[in-house]
Amino acid sequence: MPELTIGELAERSGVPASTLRYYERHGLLHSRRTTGNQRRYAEAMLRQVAFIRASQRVGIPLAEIGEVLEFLPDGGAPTPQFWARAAQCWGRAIDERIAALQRRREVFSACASCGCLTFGECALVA
Amino acid sequence: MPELTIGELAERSGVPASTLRYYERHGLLHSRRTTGNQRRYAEAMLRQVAFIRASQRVGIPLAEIGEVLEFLPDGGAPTPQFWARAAQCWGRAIDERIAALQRRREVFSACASCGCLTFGECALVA
DNA sequence: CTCAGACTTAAACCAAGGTTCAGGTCAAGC
DNA sequence: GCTTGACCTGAACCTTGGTTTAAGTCTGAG
Repeated sequence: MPELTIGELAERSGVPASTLRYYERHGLLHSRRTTGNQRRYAEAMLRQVAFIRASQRVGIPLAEIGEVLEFLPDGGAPTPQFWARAAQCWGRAIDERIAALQRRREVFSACASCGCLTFGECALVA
Repeated sequence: MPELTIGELAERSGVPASTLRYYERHGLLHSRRTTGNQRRYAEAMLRQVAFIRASQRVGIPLAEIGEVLEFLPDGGAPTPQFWARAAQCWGRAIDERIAALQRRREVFSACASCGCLTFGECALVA
């Protein structure tokens, strides 16, 4: 199994190398180092980067993604079971955001027709 | 009609004075200056601050609020007509965000059951 | 007139999620 | 062995929506 340099991982994942280094600084990725201090990745890391990007896509902050990644067996790719459990979490997170937005929409509709904009009375400005 | 100092406007609106200055720097508010260079506001400004906060509440970025405020007659409070038109805009903006989130939810549901997470194929990571 | 408290400014700092840069090192092809 | 491109680090910079701080000025009550 050939290892990937950071440039190769960047190209194959579409994620800039600067971003991969950023993720590593923040504990979302880990890498083996060569004797010359350069990063080397197993191909499985590609899946882990995919997991991070997919999670970001649905609006999960990096810190939270990092917490979930702590449950990954060291150096292993995300397993189907791992993905299934994470997907359940992320799904609930999206649903909550949709619900919050819809509640806000209702408040706004009521206030839009009232138009008072009075501090201390209007739900939109208080 | 008595004028308000920035501290009074801050207290009556619940918006910190530092934030009011910040809004002014970014063109969302204007003030008269005393001979000693202190800010003075007409009471009508309270309504304008309310408009800004209400707009922020529904997720409109300050830059966009500022653009809309350009249509206000100089120094005047937001009229009911002004609010009605702005409210229509903001309502559409919320609806779009809800719709975008729901589309994302659908993509996610499909991908969550697939779980491939493959770059270039999966809609969640590509 | 004096003095406390409110006001002024510019500049630095915060969160998140990065990008860019300078200066230096590594790896690989010839 | 040399050269070139890829890589390394830390630091600075970016956006948005502010807050905090320092140093100095104004206003109004007594």
